[in-house]
Amino acid sequence: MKIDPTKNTDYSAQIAKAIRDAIISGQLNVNDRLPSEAELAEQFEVSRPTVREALKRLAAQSLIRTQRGAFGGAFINQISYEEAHSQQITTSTLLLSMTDVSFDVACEARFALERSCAPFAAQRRTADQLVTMRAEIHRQTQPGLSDEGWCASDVTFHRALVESAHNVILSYQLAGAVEAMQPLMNMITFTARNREKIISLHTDIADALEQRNQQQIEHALLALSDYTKNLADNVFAAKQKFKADSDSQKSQA
Amino acid sequence: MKIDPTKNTDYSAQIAKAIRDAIISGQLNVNDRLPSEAELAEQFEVSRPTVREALKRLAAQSLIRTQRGAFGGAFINQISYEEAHSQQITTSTLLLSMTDVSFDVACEARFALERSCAPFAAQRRTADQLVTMRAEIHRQTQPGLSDEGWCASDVTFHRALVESAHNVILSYQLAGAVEAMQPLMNMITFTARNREKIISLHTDIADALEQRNQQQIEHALLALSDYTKNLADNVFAAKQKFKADSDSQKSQA
DNA sequence: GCTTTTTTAATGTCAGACTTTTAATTGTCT
DNA sequence: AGACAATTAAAAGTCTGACATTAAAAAAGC
Repeated sequence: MKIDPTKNTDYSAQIAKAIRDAIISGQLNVNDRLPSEAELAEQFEVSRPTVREALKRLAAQSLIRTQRGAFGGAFINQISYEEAHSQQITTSTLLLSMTDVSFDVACEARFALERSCAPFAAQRRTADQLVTMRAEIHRQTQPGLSDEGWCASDVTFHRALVESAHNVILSYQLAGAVEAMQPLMNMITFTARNREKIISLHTDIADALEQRNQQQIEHALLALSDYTKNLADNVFAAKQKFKADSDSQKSQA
Repeated sequence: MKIDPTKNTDYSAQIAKAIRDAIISGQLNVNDRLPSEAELAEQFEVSRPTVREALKRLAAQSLIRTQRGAFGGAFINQISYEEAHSQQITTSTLLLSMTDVSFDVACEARFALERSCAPFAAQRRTADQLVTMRAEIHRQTQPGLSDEGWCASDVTFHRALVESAHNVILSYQLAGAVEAMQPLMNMITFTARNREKIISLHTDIADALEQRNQQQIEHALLALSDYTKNLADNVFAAKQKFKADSDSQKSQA
């Protein structure tokens, strides 16, 4: 592993890349210990702070963990579902908040992804998931439920649906996608807050799952998707109208 | 923004978290400039190297970009699809390579996710995507095609299918999931290399897409999924047998 | 043999200097 | 006045060397 002084990127970035590649390609295995910072500095012919910056980059991606003290050092980290998951959510959330993606597109994607678990959910759902979903539906009917509580319940409900497919990879990917879009979704359901309709759609989903009816699950999800899109359209139309009104007021002044 | 000296985590990690939270919560906007490293060091009451380690952590997540020179500094980065995408792939790939997930589960998830674009693909596919897919199928029939070439072509083919849904969010999520699983998939198709069958299944997919037949797309994808799972079972059975043989040899020695 | 102390090897942090890059400013010439 | 060149300053990037803190291993003491 060497670095190229002629390249115009940081040494620390190059070193991080070299180590990252070694990890991904399997040259370094889980729980292997990297050489000490001083040794790495010697190997790469840079100073220790530079090596440290490289290691921090890797730590930020959960690729390594460090331990102080004698026989400590940097170790290749076995990334957990939780870590991977939270990273996915961070990047996806950021991407969504920063790029100008239309709500319709996001909504469509969200429910399309969720629908992909329908065949397995119908086959493999257990009582656990149904209990969770029914409980969340019940919570959603409580009149005193705050907006935050509603959203949390919504997430739990949909997560239970995804979990009922009993496929860890699917759960991981879907939970990440769904959670990342939650802020966008909340923006809509907060303003419109037509809870009864959503609860009835949730009930349809739970019923379909209970009956192990794949088509019906997909159908109910589609209905929820359409309803959400519709809500959004109304919200945006209202905003547009409000904007137009205040604009005309301005031009009168 | 302050840091807590009593906490047992690094200062650099705490500082990174503080800034990251400020970005995610929207206190800092895209293209805003952070204070200079020296100023941050003063604000957080730590040294410049410590601040730098924090900034490198953020840079590793593409949250900031840095620019040298006068009026340079660290700026909040507008994360692009490409960056987000490559990060997703890195973490997912790592997760898959490190955790003991059965091939069946991964395979099922991969094709289930891909299937979720079927309804939109059927509606919205354009000539572009069909041309790409046909071209890749043709490339796959070439007898001289290397294993690497085959895999690259496979990725391009499936990416075109996903793109035909014309939904950026779906593309982003699916491409990430599909690409992350590619190494696992390659492991199988490399060993078994029954190319004719896969080509015929690819042709089925392209045909169904051309006819805008959603059901048929889903059906063809399911067939590909089943075939791949089958291949994998055979490969693993062969490995098992090989292992058993060599074990019995060992016990004889 | 068990507990306590010491040693040691590592990361974490700091201070201060120097180098390089880059943009704004100033100066000069046409 | 406008175009080009030299200067300057601010910032990241890098290095050196030191000290603090941790934690495991080794040694000492009982």
